[in-house]
Amino acid sequence: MTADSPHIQRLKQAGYRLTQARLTVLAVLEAEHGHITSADVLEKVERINPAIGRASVFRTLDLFTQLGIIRPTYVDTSLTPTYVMMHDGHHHHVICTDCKRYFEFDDGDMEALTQSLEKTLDVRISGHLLEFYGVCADCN
Amino acid sequence: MTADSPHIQRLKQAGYRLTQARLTVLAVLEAEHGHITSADVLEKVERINPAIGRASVFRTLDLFTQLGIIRPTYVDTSLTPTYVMMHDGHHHHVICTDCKRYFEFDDGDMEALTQSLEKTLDVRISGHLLEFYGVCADCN
DNA sequence: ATTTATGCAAAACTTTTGCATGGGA
DNA sequence: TCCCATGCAAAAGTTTTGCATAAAT
Repeated sequence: MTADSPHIQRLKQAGYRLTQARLTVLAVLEAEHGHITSADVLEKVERINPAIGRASVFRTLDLFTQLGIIRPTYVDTSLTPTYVMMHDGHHHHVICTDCKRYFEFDDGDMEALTQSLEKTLDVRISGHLLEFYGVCADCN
Repeated sequence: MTADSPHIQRLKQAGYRLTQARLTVLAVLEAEHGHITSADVLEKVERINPAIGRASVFRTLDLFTQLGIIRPTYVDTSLTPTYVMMHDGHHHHVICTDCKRYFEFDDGDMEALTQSLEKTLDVRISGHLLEFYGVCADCN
């Protein structure tokens, strides 16, 4: 975790305290490049600092989700969500429906679509998650 | 539920039996236009036919997900997923991050992006889920 | 007739809550 | 110092499993 992570600034600015639980969860998320299940977050946080309780981890994941830093998704089939990091409000990946591996990719022409939606639906859009489903080369 | 639902054809073709549990879950999903939590599916199925067990409902939701008929998402904040129907493999909606209402919308130019990805990543894409997050007019 | 799928009930997990206490600003 | 956030442990839910039985083909 870099001390000057933009997310840390974000927390500070929003008036949230920089607690061990929050900093540790953020560090774990960033170390995983933001593809990680809640169970894995729990395990890794526990390993880094056993003094941090489970409840705080869940509370932190909820907070980060509310702030738009991460987003829960159903990448694998278990009952635990996979959290992905939302850089600048968006995240793109292709998930192999067979092996569940994922492949991230850059923006397409989301900008035009976003603006069109804001006008049509009269909403203010802050971000999006675009998931493609398919079968990867290895599984084909 | 229409007897000749394309999904019913799909099940038959794939060799799955058309059981009460499956037909009832499908009917519930279609009645809700495919935005429904697992808890709601359980409740509505129970009301329609109390003889159908919870386990079968979950097994059916899993099966439908595997077949690409539906897709679990985190629309609301509870621990139950919201299932959306994947018509022709895709689904688009904007979710208000405040009130959690959703607004469906039609295809943008996903076709070009899809084809580009298939070439670049060497995957075979069967569908996608695109979720925009933002604040709706009422909540603004 | 053959299997596949089911219902039931219990087990396994995951997430949430209440409350006294500790730690950040 | 103040009060937000935490840890703990129990509670609340949700989903899964094993197995005998029913029902779809």
